Amino acid sequence: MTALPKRDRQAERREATRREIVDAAWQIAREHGLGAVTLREVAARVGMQSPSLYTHFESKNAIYDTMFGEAWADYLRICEAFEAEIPKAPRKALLFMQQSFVDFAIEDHARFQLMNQRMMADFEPSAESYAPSVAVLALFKKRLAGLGIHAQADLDLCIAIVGGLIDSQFANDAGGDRWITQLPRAIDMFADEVGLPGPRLRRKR
Amino acid sequence: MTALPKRDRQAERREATRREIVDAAWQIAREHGLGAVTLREVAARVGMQSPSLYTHFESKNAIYDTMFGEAWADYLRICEAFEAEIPKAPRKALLFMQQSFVDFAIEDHARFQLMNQRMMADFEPSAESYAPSVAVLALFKKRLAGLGIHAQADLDLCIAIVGGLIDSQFANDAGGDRWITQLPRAIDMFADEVGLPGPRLRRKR
DNA sequence: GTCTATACACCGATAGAC
DNA sequence: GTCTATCGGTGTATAGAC
Repeated sequence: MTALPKRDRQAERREATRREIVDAAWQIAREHGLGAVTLREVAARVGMQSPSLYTHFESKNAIYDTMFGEAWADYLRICEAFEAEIPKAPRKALLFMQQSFVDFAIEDHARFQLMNQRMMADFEPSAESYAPSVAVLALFKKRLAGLGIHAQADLDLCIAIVGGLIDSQFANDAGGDRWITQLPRAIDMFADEVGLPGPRLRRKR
Repeated sequence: MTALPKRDRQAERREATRREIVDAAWQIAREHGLGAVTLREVAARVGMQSPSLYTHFESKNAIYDTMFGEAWADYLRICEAFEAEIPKAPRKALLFMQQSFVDFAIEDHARFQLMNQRMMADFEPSAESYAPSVAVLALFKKRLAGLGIHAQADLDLCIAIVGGLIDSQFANDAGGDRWITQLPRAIDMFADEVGLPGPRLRRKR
């Protein structure tokens, strides 16, 4: 006879309400931008008055904090899932990994803004919400090491390049692909710089 | 007998007041960040009540707009000024130009945020204030063409790389130099990619 | 024309009744 | 746990004094 796990109906209900609130915030952010997320609008969508939200979150930034953690946790899950699909060829492997981040970023502008801070001047993620983003970085570092790239400077450069492409894409050609289509070329360029072996992904001009 | 230029004392006074207001806004932005610029704080620094600012600017965004235009105009002036100082060697020339932008960006975070938008979700520069940034881009494009770089994609990539370095620097190591010290290397990497002749600026590991 | 005074609508956040 | 009422903050608008 196994003991049934004790269900705490009240805690479940509480958690469900938190989910509703965060989902409403995501919805607003996706529809009207991160800045359009107001406590009054979130409350209206879940059928509350805005002060009632403080029963579930201690502040507006606490909602952002949860969203920040979720976004990175979602991407971490993606990274862990495609382990088996990573191509064997080093350059193809690197492109595969970075393309997955670009795709994730382009899919939801508000989410990317939140993940990379920039906006919301006073928001700082908590240690707990920061953890999955650290895990993503650690996993990326490990996989790059597997390709023979060990230097921190190389990692920094690689991340800066991809971030620059995504930022430029959103800033100058939102909805288009003028910058992100250059990702394979950028990967080649970086791979040449750090001495990653294998044929180029694209011909050189 | 030459005709004296007609002085419009009232217009001069008006322009001086606008200067005071914009300078106060720059000061606040530099001291406490772009988000700390409020009409009440600006007004207090120039000895006014906040609604009085509407005599000189039609909105808060109009103040941002002026600042945006000034920032790019300042950098344009710098670009035009160093024409003679640009090294002859192609890679050194490219580094010199991009280093000047990095230095300008790092010098004032709030100014860089304004120049590259990012923050202030609802702010869109006017055509007039946008002009100097277009001029900077045109000048850069012309000078890159002088180095034999003509493709728009090459220009896009170059700008994205430098922007990525600056963004990463501010986001992950504000006040440090972990990313921006990689600029010469990034320039080499880009130069190799686009086939820019000449010896590398840095040895390849 | 320039500035003050007052007010409005919105924001995040708090206090306290139920 | 949710409500109402309210606070201090914001950008913005307008009436009216000088």
